[in-house]
Amino acid sequence: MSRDLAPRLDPRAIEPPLYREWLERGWFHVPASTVLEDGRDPYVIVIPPPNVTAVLHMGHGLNNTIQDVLIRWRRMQGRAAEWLPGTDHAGIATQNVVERQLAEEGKTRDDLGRDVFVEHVWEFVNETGDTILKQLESIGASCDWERTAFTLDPGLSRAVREVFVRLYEKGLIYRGEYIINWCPRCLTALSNEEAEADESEGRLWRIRYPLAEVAWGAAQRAAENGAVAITRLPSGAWTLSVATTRPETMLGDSGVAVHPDDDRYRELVGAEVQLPLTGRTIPVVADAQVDPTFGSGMVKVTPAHDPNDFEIASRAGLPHFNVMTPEARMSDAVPEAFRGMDRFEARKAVVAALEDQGLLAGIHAHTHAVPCCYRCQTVVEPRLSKQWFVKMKPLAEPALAASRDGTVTFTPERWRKVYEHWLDNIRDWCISRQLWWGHRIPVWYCTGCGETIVARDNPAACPKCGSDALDQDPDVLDTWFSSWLWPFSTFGWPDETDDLKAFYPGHTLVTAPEILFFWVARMIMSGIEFMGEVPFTQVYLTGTVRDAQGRKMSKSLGNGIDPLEVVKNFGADAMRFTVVSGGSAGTDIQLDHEDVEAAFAPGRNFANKLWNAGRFTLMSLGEGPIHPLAETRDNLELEDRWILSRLQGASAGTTADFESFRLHEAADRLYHFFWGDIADWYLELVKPRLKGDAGEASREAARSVLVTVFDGVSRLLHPIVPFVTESLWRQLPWPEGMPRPEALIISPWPVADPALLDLDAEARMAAFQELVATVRSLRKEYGIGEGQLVPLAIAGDDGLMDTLETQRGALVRLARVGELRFERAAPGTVGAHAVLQGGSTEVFLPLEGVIDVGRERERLRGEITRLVGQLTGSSERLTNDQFMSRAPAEVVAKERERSTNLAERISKLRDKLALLEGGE
RNA sequence: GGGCGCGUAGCUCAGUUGGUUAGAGCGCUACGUUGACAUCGUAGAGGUCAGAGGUUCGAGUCCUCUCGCGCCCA
Repeated sequence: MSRDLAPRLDPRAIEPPLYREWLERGWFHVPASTVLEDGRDPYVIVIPPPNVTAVLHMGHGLNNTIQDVLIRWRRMQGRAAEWLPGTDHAGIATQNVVERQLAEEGKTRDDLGRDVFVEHVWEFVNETGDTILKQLESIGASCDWERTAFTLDPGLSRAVREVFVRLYEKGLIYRGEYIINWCPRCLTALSNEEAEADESEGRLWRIRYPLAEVAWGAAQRAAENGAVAITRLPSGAWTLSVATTRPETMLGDSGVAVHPDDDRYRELVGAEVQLPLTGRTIPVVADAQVDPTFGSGMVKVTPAHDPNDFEIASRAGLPHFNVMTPEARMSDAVPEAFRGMDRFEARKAVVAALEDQGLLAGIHAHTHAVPCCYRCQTVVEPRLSKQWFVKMKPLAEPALAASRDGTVTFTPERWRKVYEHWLDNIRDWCISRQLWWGHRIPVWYCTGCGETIVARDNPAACPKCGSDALDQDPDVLDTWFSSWLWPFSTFGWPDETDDLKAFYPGHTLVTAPEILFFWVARMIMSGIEFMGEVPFTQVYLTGTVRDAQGRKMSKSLGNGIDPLEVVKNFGADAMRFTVVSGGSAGTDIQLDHEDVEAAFAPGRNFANKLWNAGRFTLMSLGEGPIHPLAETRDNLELEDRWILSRLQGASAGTTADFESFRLHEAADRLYHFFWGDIADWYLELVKPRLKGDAGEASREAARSVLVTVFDGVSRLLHPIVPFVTESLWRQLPWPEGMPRPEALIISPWPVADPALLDLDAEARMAAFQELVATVRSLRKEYGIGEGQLVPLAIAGDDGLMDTLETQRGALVRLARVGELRFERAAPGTVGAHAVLQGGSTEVFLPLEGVIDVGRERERLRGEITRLVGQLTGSSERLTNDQFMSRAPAEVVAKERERSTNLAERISKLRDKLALLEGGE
């Protein structure tokens, strides 16, 4: 069987069948009874639901790999590891996609009407909605697919209604007319979070507004007092000036505001101003919100098109002029010349008209943040509009407390501050959307008596007047208003289901920082509000996947990497290992989209190395029965005890890494344990024994240990590279009489066994490894090819000499040593010298004729100089009273030992140098 | 404007609570195909830890400032 293994890993051959088997065996699924009846400790992750229209990108690749590593690890630990998958309905995005399809047929959603259009969207979703979930399977995601959820599922929709009604009844949901962010392309309101600020180079126009003649006297006095914003036109009229980045909105101005304490303008408060182009007269008002130090200290007030101005106008009683249509064209509220113009067109026209009238005071370049629709990037228009809102302060307070008291932790920790800052400055949440795709707002208006009905079930008649003429609010809810319930709505809430009892609260949430406010913070709020406790206690924020130039991968830049291509070419394991080892928690990962092969080489090479070492292991173990480790304990060699001890360290270390979300360190640790300890050393050391060269007992011991170690490292690596490990592990022969887990995916997570820790073996092995490395290094130094055996003379440390009694053969093979003598270099012999780190062991390659004596002397002098430098530093420390009295005793002791070592090595090297100089 | 980060080898990144000689992968150089693996092996070169000051017996790590870069919120 094992002899049939290909010399190269072929992921395409092994991955899909294994995934299918794991799935069919039900190993991803966790029934509630596992927790409620069997008493297993749950571990729950809910997936950040991707958009139902989405296709997998590297961000998903990273994020879901991390979730899968955690879930697989916890599953192996015996936890009831539930990873709940699903998608959200993505109101705007999905509606946009279907509208684009309709547009290709020359139709609009209005042509179809609401019901038909929504049916269309459902058809689209039913056809393509599981695309991304299927794609997750190919990267190995071990989600509990039996619980796959969708935010528009009946159960989740019921949860949305329940929440809406409860919050309304509690007074936390209200309807009102306020300035909201409006996307003139999507024709819907957006929340503050959905309006993304884009830095852009704009302009700042200064515009003059002529003052009414009665105020000229006051204006003149103000100008004389240094009010630079007050100037006089050639016509003699006095003007004030205001600055704006959006001149077209001046058509909707209903006032000019100054700070009440601004002495420059005090006298002008109450004065009338002629609003240019409109024939309207507007007042100067005082409002503390105005920053007197910014610009001229005078601002135009456009209440229907700016949130700050809206507030000023409310306080000052100024009227609102809504000068734009929903499409952001100038409305009938503006002079005829501008009506119907697009807002940017109108901007030019207004500026030109003002310039004609000599009212343009100046134009400056101005970089500022322009809010754009997060779905279509259209510039958002602040718009006065009647919408539904959630009052957030009461929900935010306990969510803030949960972070402050440590109930919820963030990895990396710095995100805690970001989270808290947002909650500290929370603003109400606009939840109504002027869309057709989503949860319809459960509010009805009675056309008979005007009553507003908010209900869980569709009402048949008005409870107040009995009329059945009821109109449901046409709007739908923000998609996030359903996804913020995800950790409990997916388990059946508002019913008290077994699932809910078993899997709420969850444990870890893994997601991108971009949706910390959108989703994470709101889930914490809703969890506390509706379930009485936080939905998870650990929030892990991933880094961003970037290209080789550090740019975020995006469709528009075309710099993305398709994870499916990576899986196809290099395997899911390669992709997973690459992203997990690519950076520590939360750091961005750079992957070159122009050289995908190089980008994923680390994972690909590692997976292949695993495959090959596994292949060798399986071939070398052969067919005979394997003895349990306990039965071979008496025949263990140094390398056996060493690798078993290293395995304990790797187990303890990896567990600690995972517990603290240091997945990168776990990957790094296991990479070195596998490639360094197992492949480079252990396998090399046991090769002859496996062939039977050292007798049957030694062979059996080696086989037992090899099976034990390969089993152990397979388990440790399984969460990160599940396919190659499971595939090899399946073929691993098993010690007789020992129970074998059904599959690696459900085998118990290794726990370090202190009885197998062997520090003596580790120390001996380290010394032996240093010896081999030293001989190899000297050989290379003098260009002695591997085809040539070198004689070696060695003397010194008893422990190492002892080790060499048993490792002599290994030394000969690994360092290509021919004749081995236990003696010091004889005076007059020419060769290469070294002293090992312990200080007492001298290594000598007697190579008369091969060694250039001059070069060897130089090399030794260099080595001595280097060590003397270190010794000097060490001595300085040891003669420093402050160090000796203040440093901890063990640090001082260590320093002493080091100093002694250095001195010994230097002394020995000087002796060697003397030998060479004597031989001249 | 407010806040949060980052700057360590040519590149991408590690470096828990300050403790000796700062690590890895990739890349580079040299040699190598002896039966697991050239997606490999062996050896090697390469860093004044952005800069300045401070705290400390001791600083890549803690504090302050400067410079450069990024992100979030207004």
